[in-house]
Amino acid sequence: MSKSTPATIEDVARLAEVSIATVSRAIHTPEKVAKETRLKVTQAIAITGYTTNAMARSLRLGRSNMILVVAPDIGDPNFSNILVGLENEARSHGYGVLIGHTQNDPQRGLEYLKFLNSNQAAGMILFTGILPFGHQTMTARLPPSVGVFEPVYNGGIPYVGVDDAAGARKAIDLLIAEGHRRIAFIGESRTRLAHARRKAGYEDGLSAARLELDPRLVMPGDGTIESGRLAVEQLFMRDTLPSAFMCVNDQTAIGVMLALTARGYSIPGDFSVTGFDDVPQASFMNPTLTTIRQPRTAIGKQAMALLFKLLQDEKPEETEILLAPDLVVRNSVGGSARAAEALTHGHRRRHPLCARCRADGSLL
Amino acid sequence: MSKSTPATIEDVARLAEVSIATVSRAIHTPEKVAKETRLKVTQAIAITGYTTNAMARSLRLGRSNMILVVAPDIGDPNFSNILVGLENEARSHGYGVLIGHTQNDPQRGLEYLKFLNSNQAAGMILFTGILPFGHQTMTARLPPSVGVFEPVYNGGIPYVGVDDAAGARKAIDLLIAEGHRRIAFIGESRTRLAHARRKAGYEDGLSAARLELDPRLVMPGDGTIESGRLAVEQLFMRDTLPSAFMCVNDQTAIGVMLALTARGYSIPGDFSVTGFDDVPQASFMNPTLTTIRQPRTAIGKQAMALLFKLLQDEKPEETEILLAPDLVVRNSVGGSARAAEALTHGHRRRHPLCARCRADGSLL
DNA sequence: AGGAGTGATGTAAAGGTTTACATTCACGTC
DNA sequence: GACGTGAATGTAAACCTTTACATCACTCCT
Repeated sequence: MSKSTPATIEDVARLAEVSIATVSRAIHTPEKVAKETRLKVTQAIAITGYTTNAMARSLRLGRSNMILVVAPDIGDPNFSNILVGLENEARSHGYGVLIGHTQNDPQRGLEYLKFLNSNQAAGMILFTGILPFGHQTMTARLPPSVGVFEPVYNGGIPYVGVDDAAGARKAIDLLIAEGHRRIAFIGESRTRLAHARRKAGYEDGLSAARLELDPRLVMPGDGTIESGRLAVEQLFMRDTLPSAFMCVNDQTAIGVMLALTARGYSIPGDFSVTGFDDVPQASFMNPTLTTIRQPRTAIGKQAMALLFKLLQDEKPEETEILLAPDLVVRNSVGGSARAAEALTHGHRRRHPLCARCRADGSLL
Repeated sequence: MSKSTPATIEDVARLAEVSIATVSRAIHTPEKVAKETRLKVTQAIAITGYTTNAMARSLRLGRSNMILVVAPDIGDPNFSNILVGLENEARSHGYGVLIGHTQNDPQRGLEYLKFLNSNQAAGMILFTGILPFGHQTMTARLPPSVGVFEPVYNGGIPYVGVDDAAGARKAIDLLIAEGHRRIAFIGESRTRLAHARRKAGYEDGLSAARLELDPRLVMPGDGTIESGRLAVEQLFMRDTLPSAFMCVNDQTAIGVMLALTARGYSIPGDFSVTGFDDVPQASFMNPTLTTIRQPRTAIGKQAMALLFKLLQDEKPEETEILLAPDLVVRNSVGGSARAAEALTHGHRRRHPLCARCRADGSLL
């Protein structure tokens, strides 16, 4: 008969010949119950196979043991490893992880908001640069939340991620060390904080090397493959080209490389390219991509840990935790002292769209 | 004052001047409530911003609105898109998706079992070939479950996935059409059902073309990159090589290609390779990988739909739903009529480990 | 010896919902 | 005009915990 319906605390109490209050105490505050009684209860639990009914517990406590993780796109290659870190840490606290993807649709964001309002989640992890709900006044109702991977634009929400500026700095330092002087930054954005920070690293690197920033080499982009492609096309339209492309992320770098190879250029022979993130594909591309590694699992773990601090009402001392990025050197960056010198117009081969090339046909 | 604490059904009832029972009915069985009353309730809900407390509801109903998705590895490239399909379908039924990854550790599997026993999940999706819990007798207690991507070995659990045999058949038919006669199968496994089915497709294809299966060309493997690498090394040890490698999945194919290129062979010039799954990397490799595409999002969607059928106590008419696979032709397969004919020993270049090559040094 | 203090346990309320059962009312039928 | 029928609504129990408060039995102090 105990098979059909799960054992309740009452079954345990009856078997251990104590009251249900004692059973509850034996579980949650064992020090308040006599050793002997504790033993009886433990045995009764083992016999009945009792597990606390999480629903009843959450109802009573007014707080669930779930954390909602919201991402615009679950398929994002950066997402899964962060999720691993999040899940591990949550589970070690006895919490479960609920996932939601908004596909950047505010309507869907609102549906998840309902999850929160109905007490189904005690806290929230945001894997997105902006709050996924339209501008509801409900902001006041938001449970403790932590942003990961990209700072949350609307502010006020603590954030755990990589040190974007430091990472970008490592990339540009490498390019400069390899002899590059004309380095483009692909993927400027006013609304994406991570982009802005990476660009800051780019600027720092240039000025540390006493190189002047050529604003014509700074291209906007939203971090998609397409944006990388587009940036290259536009640079080719104009009459100067860089010898290296520092991309705001790996997706952008993929787009840049596709555009360059489509035009018949070789990497790193003709141009060097760097990315940011170290997505799984980075080591399978041709050439393999030199990039900045995100400590993804660590980000997830720390973000969840911070969230638990918030849940315990501890005001966090820091509102932002920045992890150290690593430079991963692969094959998309070449020593280009020669390339840089051989260049006249900023590119190496003659190409039809460049006005100067057409003017003097001399360039190979 | 309604700000501090979420509105309850009682607040709504008071405002609408009805009993809480009527409010509940107005929400869940509106046809049982007079039109006029229904209107009053609807307005009261809008004013108070009431949302049903999911905890209380689940407690009362004895069933939650969560589905647990268990995977050995969240980071699996196949996982994320399936998850998208699962999540979309679940949410459209008002259910949330809870995720767990076991890392193939039965201990962790058991922790999730507790989730189930405590009524936190109404059903389960298994993204794994074997039940993630040790051999507990608890099997009887398992909630409605559906396997995805790989049939569940322990049996009895309905399954939604791609038609492995048909997919494999498409791959081998392509290879045969391209002129290959000696085709290896890399990744045989006794415990993994998906592997067995793909091998069955391989066998069918061979016999349909009246080709004899050479058992020396069937290599075991667990579907990892390393297993692909190892298989190639072992084939090189022996004195016959295939002209094409049909791999049980993309990971294996990656391993095979790495091993072949490390030995200086070109693909598809010297050897052809096919994969299975069409993981995201497949289109970024060099050469890009010809493979079989998994309809991942569709698998997720249909699996979740099937699970909801089970939850509604409908005995499912079919215990297995197989989706049609697509062949994705890329660059890792070459017309190898010439290669096949030029071969003496089954490989094209002379290589030091082959006894025959060493014996007659003639082969280029 | 009486009482304060302490430690262990029990009693009962509360948390928000759903729903079986009871009640009320209006209507139509004989 | 009494009564059965059916629709609309209300009452109250049940789901399973947690915990404030009450109770009880000690020990120790004065």
